[in-house]
Amino acid sequence: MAVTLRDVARASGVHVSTVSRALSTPHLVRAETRERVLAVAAELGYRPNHTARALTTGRTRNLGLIVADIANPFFPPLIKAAQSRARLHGYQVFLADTDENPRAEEELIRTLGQQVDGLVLVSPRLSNAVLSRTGGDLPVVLVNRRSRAHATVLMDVAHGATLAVEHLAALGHRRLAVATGPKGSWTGSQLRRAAERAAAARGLALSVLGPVPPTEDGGTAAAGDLLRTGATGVIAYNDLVAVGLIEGLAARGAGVPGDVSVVGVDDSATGRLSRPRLTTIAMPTTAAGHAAVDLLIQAIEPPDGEGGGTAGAAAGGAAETTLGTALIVRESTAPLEHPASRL
Amino acid sequence: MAVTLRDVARASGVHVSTVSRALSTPHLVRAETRERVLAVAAELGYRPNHTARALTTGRTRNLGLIVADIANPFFPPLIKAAQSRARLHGYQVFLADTDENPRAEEELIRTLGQQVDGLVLVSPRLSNAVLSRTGGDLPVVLVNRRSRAHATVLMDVAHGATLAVEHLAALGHRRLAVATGPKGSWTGSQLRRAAERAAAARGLALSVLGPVPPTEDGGTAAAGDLLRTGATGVIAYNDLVAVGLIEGLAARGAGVPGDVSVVGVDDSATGRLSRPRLTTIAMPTTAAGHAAVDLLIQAIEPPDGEGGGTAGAAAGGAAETTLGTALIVRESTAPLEHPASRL
DNA sequence: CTGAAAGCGCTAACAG
DNA sequence: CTGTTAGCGCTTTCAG
Repeated sequence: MAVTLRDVARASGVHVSTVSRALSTPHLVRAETRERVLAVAAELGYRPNHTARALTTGRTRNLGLIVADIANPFFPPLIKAAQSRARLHGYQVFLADTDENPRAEEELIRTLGQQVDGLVLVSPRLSNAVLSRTGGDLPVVLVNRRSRAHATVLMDVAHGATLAVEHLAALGHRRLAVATGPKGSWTGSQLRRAAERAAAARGLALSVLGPVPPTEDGGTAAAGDLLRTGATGVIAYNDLVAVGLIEGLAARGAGVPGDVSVVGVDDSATGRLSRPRLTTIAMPTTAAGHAAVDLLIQAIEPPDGEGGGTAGAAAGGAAETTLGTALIVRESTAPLEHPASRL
Repeated sequence: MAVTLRDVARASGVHVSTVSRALSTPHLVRAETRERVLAVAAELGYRPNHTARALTTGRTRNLGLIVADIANPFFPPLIKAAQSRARLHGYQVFLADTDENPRAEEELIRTLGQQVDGLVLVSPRLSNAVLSRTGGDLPVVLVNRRSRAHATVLMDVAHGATLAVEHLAALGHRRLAVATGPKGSWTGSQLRRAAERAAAARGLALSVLGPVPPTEDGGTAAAGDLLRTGATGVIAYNDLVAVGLIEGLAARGAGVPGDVSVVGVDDSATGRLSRPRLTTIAMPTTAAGHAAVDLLIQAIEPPDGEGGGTAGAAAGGAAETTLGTALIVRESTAPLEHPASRL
């Protein structure tokens, strides 16, 4: 069996509680005693039992991070950022993947929720109503979802969408399309709305495609619909969809950017590696990972003189951070060719 | 506060232990009582406290999965497979990322190890010696690492490498190279050895490059070295390195597959999406994820009439499963052009 | 500064 | 079949 506090206590001739203090609150123990205890603990190879500690303190020093799909290149940078930031504060991150399934998401919030001090939900697919019901009283930070009940980190995809429409307009495109993502995606609706507004402001036509599954296959399957709209410029829900779209267009004899200009969202590794190189709206994923963890830890460890308020919610409502986006122009967008030269 | 067993007991007029039984071992409780208790529990919204349960039983129903780098497209399919398989058995998977850092790996094995019933280590970078010292008595399954101490799932990359050399030889290439991966990678050394053997058997020259960081940048940086060897065919440690190599070669004016043929390893999404489409050794990642979890759960829950043996180790040594690989020929390999036409 | 005692929420013998 | 009794390993009052 593993060595416990009692073993250390026995071996160093003090009481268990003294050992506990020497380990957890060293300043409450006389230097001499402390050093002896620590030495014995080290010698015996004592490792505190995480579960027991969690049971008494109610804290786990774990954070949960729930994402829709780890295979989606949008997530890894955010995950890594969250992990490194958490480690900095002495927290361990538990990652879980919902497979884009709201039911799995709900289940995970419950299961994971019990073993962590707080949860970061990235691009949740659950409705706000279900979210707040499911969360219990656990501190929760939402990424790319607005909610009054929880602290929130938003990426300003609307601004990116506006830039994309302007870019396409400047290239001479008059008929645009936007491929929206899965139901429940805040990013998707932001994207659509901003694109609609920007297109309307410039008198451009805008067709809405979707909901499209946020994968390459989803994009490929949507290529037919896209061509039917007659759009020559399209903004895809994310880079994966954009790449799939390009594939699907090629299969139908339409070239990118020759016949259709395609803009992705994310600036993911996939978009950088695919050919033609993808023009895309860069999302601040790393910054978001950092911000989300900072916010969460703030909620978990009240900054000091906090009243007895609800977890994380400051007086004026939950914190909300909005991070900027940018348009990265690469090779998948080009000036509209003369109508005559199409097909 | 959350509702506990005692609350349910009180409200249903039975003892705590009866409630516990009704929940955990229903067949030990009279139907009537059970139903009443269950009804009350449901009504009160009782949720068992995971931590407390773990403390008494010593089991968490959690599995740990440690990978080198979630951003590497090799891992996601394996992770997803492991997760779905685990869920099937009522286990939850905790995923952690070592960032290719052996120290972080060691730390994670310890931290994560305390909160799970078993660990799957995918492509560990730690030496076997350190691994077995660090693991404690926790059931551990290794993927792509051979060890007498632990159950193991291997991918037959050596076979794939042989096929790749044959393929390159058939295309007329006489000078080959292999880019090996990070130190401590079992896959990398298998790849190198098999390539050396296959090349020698056919009288082909083979240069060894590396260690190369297992990323796109690593590949790009290695392009110069590759050209210096004069090889016209190369097998890269993985798809990421292959893609980077292609990039780096292009920057130096060498075309793929015109001047150099490149073979990757993994058959990852990245390799499928990059252009030219990558010829690659397909790794059985999904199967490996399933197999690893199956093996692990077997070690955690002894199949019944198991003696009092060490965790997971059957009489004749630890289990070892080897999964097959295949060569997928796409566009990054082509017949050797006449020397005159090069450069 | 240190020891004693209580208890976190649950399971697991052991009686009845 | 159900109640009683002990803890799991740790932290945390409360005394002294």
